[in-house]
Amino acid sequence: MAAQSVDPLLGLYRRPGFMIRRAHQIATSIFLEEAGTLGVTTTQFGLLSLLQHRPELDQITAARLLGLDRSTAGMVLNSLAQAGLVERQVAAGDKRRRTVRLAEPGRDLLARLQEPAARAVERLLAPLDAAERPVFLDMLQKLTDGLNETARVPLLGGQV
Amino acid sequence: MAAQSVDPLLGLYRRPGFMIRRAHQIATSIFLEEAGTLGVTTTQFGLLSLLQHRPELDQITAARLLGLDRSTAGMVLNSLAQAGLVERQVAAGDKRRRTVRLAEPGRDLLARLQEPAARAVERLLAPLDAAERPVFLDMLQKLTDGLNETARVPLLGGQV
DNA sequence: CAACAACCATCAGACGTCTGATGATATCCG
DNA sequence: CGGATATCATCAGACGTCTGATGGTTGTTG
Repeated sequence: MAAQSVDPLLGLYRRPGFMIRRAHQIATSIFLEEAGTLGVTTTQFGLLSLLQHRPELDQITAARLLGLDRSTAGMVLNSLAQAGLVERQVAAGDKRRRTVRLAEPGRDLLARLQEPAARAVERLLAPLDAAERPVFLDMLQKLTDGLNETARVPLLGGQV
Repeated sequence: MAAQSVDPLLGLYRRPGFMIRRAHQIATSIFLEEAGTLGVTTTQFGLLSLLQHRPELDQITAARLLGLDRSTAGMVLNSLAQAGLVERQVAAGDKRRRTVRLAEPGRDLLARLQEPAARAVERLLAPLDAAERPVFLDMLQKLTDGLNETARVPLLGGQV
């Protein structure tokens, strides 16, 4: 009979949480590589992309649309503002809110990020063949959608 | 004709990197919830589990087996040591290395974590039906394995 | 043997992430 | 109108994550 070389570590490696963490780690580093000298992180890219589709958001709404914490969104937007990529101002009529919108440099940067972002997606999905990709993405979406309410920071969804 | 309500945000939400980040966020929070008062994070759990299967590791090897950065592993192991869950000592014969192994409290904690960890996995995969789960996990593994060398911190694998 | 290269642990610095607290503002309702 | 409640932004603190730098140790090699 074959040498029973079942490595007990495989049980750990096969844990979904472990693999998801690993996939996340790889995905962010691929994006960082592709973005290269542009020096943009995945979170910053997400925020910039969001503002492209939803100009004039307050920070809280932006956070909820991306599934980010209020503090996290505030911190990242702060650094984006310091870099001149977004502009913030107190909302007219509600002094609690700070309205955020893309500044011109942010719009330019976003345009230059389209190619790298597409390459990052391509590299990330490279191990899966063409038939598997939509299946994988569907399952991933099913999983995240199904657990949306479970998360402390549920996604707001398409509506605003 | 149907109202063409294609939300441009869906392009963002459909990005694999976005969904993976979301899945990771949900997975860690589910684990945290299930671990409850035991106060253990996924990374800590990973290190403790690793030490169960591989007693007597140095920090660098432990890091490589989990795909962690040397600094990260050192920091987490430091907090585990302060909590009395692991013991560290300078390796005999090589003063550069610090040997790590499970302390008795760590072993106990790990035992008490088995149930919560199993529940966390169950909750995480709940949105997928029984037939989909192995498919999803296989694809996830295929993706992470295929990109292992790409990652700045490649997994060492089962050997060692 | 002595210089150099490789390796380990740790620290400093940066970013993302979350919770909980605080202060300012709005809104609701008695 | 005015106090209780909601909400927003921000700060403090904690953890994980990475890179790059530093110091100590080992091993190799001229």
